[in-house]
Amino acid sequence: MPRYQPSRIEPKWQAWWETHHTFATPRLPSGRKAYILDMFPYPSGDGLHVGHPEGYTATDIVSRFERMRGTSVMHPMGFDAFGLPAEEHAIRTGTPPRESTQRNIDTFRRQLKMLGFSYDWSRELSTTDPEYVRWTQAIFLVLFDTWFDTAQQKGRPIADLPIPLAIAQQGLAAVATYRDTQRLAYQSQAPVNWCAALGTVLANEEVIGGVSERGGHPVVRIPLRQWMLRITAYADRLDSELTDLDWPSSIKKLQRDWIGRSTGAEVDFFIAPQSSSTNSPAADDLAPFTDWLRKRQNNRFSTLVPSDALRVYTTRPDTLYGATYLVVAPEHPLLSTLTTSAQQDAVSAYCQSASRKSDLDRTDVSRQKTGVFTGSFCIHPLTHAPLAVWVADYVLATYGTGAIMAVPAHDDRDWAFAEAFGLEKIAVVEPLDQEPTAPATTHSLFTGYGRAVASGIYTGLQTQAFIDRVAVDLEAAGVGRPAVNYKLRDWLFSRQRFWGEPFPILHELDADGKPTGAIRVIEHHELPVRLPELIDFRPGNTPEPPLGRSGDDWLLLERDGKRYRRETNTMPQWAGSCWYFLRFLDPGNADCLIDPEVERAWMPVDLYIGGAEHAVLHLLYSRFWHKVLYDRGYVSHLEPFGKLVNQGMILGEMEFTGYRRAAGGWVSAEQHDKHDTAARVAADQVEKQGDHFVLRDNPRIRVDSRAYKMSKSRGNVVNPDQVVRDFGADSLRLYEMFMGPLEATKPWSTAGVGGVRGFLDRCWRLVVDERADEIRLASQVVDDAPSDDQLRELHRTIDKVTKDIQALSFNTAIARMMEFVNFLTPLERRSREVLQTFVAVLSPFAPHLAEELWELLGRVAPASLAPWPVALEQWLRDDTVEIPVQIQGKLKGRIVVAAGADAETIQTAALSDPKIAELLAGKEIVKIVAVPGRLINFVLKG
RNA sequence: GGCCGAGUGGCGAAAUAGGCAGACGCACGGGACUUAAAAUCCCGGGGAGAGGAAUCUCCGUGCGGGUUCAAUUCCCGCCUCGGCCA
Repeated sequence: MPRYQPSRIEPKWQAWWETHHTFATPRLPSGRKAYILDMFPYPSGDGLHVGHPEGYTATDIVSRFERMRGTSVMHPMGFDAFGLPAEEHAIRTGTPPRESTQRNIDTFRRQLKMLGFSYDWSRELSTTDPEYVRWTQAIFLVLFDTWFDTAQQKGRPIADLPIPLAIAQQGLAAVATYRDTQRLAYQSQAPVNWCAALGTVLANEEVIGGVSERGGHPVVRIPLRQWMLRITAYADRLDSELTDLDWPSSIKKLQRDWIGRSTGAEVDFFIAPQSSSTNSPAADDLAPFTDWLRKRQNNRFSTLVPSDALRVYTTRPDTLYGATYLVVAPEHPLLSTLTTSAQQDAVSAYCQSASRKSDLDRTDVSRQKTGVFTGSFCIHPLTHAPLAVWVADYVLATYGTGAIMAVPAHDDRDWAFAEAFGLEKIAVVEPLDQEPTAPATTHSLFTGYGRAVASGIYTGLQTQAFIDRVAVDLEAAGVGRPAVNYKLRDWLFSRQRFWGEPFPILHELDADGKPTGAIRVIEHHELPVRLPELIDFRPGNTPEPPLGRSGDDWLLLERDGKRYRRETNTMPQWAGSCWYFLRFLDPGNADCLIDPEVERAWMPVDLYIGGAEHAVLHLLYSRFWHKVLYDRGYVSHLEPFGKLVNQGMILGEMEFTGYRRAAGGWVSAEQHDKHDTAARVAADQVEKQGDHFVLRDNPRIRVDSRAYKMSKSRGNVVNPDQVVRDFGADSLRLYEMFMGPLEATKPWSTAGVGGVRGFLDRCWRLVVDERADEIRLASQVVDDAPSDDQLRELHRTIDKVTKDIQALSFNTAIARMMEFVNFLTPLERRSREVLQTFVAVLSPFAPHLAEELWELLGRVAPASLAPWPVALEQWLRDDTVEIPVQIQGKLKGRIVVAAGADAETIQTAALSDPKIAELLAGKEIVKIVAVPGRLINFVLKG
């Protein structure tokens, strides 16, 4: 009768922990602290997925382990609950998002509690809580109140912004406008990705291949007033300050690539006065150019963008002599100046069509290049040759200076463009492994570093030396300078949706109710700005946000005798997740976003586990906000997350797929085409043949075997509720940890859950007499002094599990515990003391079972807070050690020697082993390799 | 196309400052217990071959080379799969 029954034990101990506040965390840590954090979930309507508990169990094990070792552990959980799905659900069903979100959160909370995670639930928060939104809005106001001081590389209060005299003289309104252009949160009219089907604009990263990431709807580019965050100001720090973080190198690399720091030079090309013909300017037109050169020589290179020259950015200033034409982006400010009247129509038609394409389409290397000649020429600052200026959409206005010098011989896109329009290519770099050749003879694309040819005084220099030298020379001549650029763009921070944080911003209205362009903030004490009650959630046909349709009660207000309209955009989902880890530390604070004393004591996060899908955006945005908060004195660390680990994806069960011809009959997997139908084949219908699986009944027919991502459409989603019902929460936790390494992608196996359940059953039977009618200890559990064998097994288990938890190698820790149980099971006399200690070791993994056994073994609950056992060195040592003996690298026997035996002792022992001696008799030994504690190898002649 | 990761028994995996390949689990086979079954407990196991047997020989960590007394581990070149980005 008293079998192991998780359904009885688990709710019991969950209730116990809750009523005893077992996992409540004090305001401040005492002694060593560990902030162990999960990436909080978006509470979707589908409930918890088996992927969630993977990372959550890992952090729970570490949290429980650290708590048992006396560490002050911060382990909170909450919900990232703003976002599109709730709003779309609202649109479909008419349920207000707040209601469906609350329901989803309740489901998630129930499921998380069902798995026995040791969160301090008193710290739970949702990004949608008005009290949380208050501080998200407050941080927005900090961003709004901050400008970036480039010299200090630091965000500073807007009040400290130096105002240029010319602006100060124009009065207060001009100063206000100037400040608005310098804030980290600013408005912009930039073209945005408008998705009519979703009724919103999307960030660049939400647009994949010209359609929306969600739903695959078409996206067009239109200009719209938007809130932007000046993340580019922090690009350099976001890049360089990654270095010391304990993150996977692959994630660091992803972030670095996303930031896309490049070095090179800015170079100015003098714009030649337009001549009446479209031919290149005659030699006598060079006079204005030489004047310009002289002026530049005296006045140096200006950071202000010139209007008499085209400023280009290049990462390869060493290819200057290979530039054969220039290209400006269709949105370039000088384009209209550059366009001659003869080219006017062609250029404007071209710009029209370019505006309909996304950045992605425009820059794709494989697309056909398009462009139009502007009619103008610029003069090359070194060769003094005239270069035609083209407009082409493969150059982006937002990258670099929006203009490039084209070097077709050494750049993929320039090459493709020159090919398309029959433009000249001049080779000025040759590979280092090539013999020096006559100038300009190669006519194949070479984009690598090498040695300069046909480059005036620089000829013969290697690429890096050339880049360094020419930058200095250009700067001395006043026509260029070294420059740094980033691929990272400013963060488009507004959405035309309902279910997000409102901006704490007011737009001033004039007497006619039209915006004057002036803005003011909602003061701190008036926060949060709450969302209005809205009945109609549908997105509009125009980019006007839904909030614009709420009543005047919400929309319009008066301050200091002026009329204002509220900002109707809302913040993107990323906003709430940028700082939630701070609020967990001080969730109830009504006076500030976090008490500085609490922040100093708990930050940074010591272990952060979540999916790799957040490798770039969430982690980059959080780091950005954190650096601003740091600069403004709200937090004490440069970086929020110390150690980061990405858990792998859990796939569905392994599937065998066979293919059937429409006409009937099987077709082998490697020959099937799209007309054949795929059919799942049962595992007992296939067998392995070489590298493939084939049908058992027809071995000529191969079948595919692999596991697929879980998805509703595939029908392979595993539901945690069901697993808990069938096997128990401890089994689910243990299985997810036993599947394989945390970071690996792993297929689910229900049979595997049964396997670890069997292990827990065996743990139970080690302690409990399963054949008795009521729960009582098994007769083998005795109070004898533990035997040496038991102690040796126990301490080796403690040692291995301790080390494995610290290395997040949970699968091998569990394997070691299984070995321990396998060792103890056949014993007729099991020491109660040994069992108690083992239960403590088991408890971070299977906490409910551990609590139950702990109590049955006579200890006082909770096992969850029992001291973590210490492995005693004396039980880890071996007196003797078995050494493999190899001859010619092949295993031929084993000898047993004292643990510390040196090479000579091992050699003597090996030679005196009868079998080895016989094998070596009459052979000439060339070399003996003896590694103490590892092996000995005899190398023979021949 | 670029970047990152991974290929080890029927399956999930373990072992890498180079040192006994396959711990642990699933599935499978055999045995004990049982009237029987389930459950449980015990035993077995990479493949091929030889032998009555203990045992022995050869092959074996995606493929091909290389370094080394010794390579799953290091180096070079491929192939396949997955993820992310384009």
